[in-house]
Amino acid sequence: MTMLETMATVDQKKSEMGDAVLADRLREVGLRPTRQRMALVDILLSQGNRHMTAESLYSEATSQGAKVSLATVYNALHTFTAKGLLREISIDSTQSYFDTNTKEHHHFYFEKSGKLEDIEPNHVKLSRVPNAPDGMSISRVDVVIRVDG
Amino acid sequence: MTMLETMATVDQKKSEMGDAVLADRLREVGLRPTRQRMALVDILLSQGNRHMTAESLYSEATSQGAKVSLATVYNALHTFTAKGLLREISIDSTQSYFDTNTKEHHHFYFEKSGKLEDIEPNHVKLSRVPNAPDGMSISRVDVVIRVDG
DNA sequence: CCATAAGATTAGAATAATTCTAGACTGCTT
DNA sequence: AAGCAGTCTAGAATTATTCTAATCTTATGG
Repeated sequence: MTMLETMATVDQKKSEMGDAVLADRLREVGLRPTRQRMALVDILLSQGNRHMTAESLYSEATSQGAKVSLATVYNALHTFTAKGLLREISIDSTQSYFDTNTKEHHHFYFEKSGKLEDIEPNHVKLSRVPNAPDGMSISRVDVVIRVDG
Repeated sequence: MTMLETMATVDQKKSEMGDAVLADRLREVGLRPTRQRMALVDILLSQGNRHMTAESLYSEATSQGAKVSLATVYNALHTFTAKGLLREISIDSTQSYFDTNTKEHHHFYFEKSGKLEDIEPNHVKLSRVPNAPDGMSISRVDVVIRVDG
């Protein structure tokens, strides 16, 4: 084993939140804290609010040494979303984005770069919202402000 | 040729707007009024506001006798959008929707059926909108109200 | 502790929407 | 009528995502 290989193996970033906290977060929503979920949830929840795609999460995870398959990343993103740990955003019909901020808020979408940015909740106000038709109810209101260069 | 085949061949709906009007609409934006564009633009613009996908436009066109390929439908949807005849809406990461209403307005999205419905412009009011960052400008503000059953 | 079952992971195949390619065709100008 | 730029098209290619079925792991109960 070369020096570089040794370092790469050892260089797995330790969670800033503490593994116990992350494991509990998973157990709270009824999910087993497996090795790969821990790695993913650490990336997703140990830093500020983020907007990730399956690809971006997968490459970040593998590049810091986690051994996880792309299929698992998709599985995890969907189960985390179902359990309320993430929120899915449809902005670009070519890719799904997942937002680690599950509180009510809105977005800037930079058309050129494809990046998303949170808008402070108090910077957007909807003073008038229609009622949902007949027996239906509003599950969510999304405001996307598209900006170009 | 059977009676049914004859009827199907003859049964090509004539434009409610008049072909000349549609052809001019295309010429105005710098597009040649070809046979297939005429058929598509007729479906898109001769009725009220609609929300179409490539598939739905393709099947409507072919079912009323127009001879168009799916590739052409995609081409047309994109060029029409670029020329301002349509507006693309990203709501569902699995499919793109194209809206024949290019005026400022917003949408209900029915999660169960995948259908879109316009919201009267005066039924939504944004009383507060943030400024675009630095040298950027806002190109569009989209409000999507998701409703379930 | 260890067997075990329910829950997870995975490689690779499969699917679905969309885009690309390159050759054939057609509307418009001269 | 001829020619060219602009269009159309079948089919291959691409991309994101989902599925499959076999292999592992985690939490549990004895």
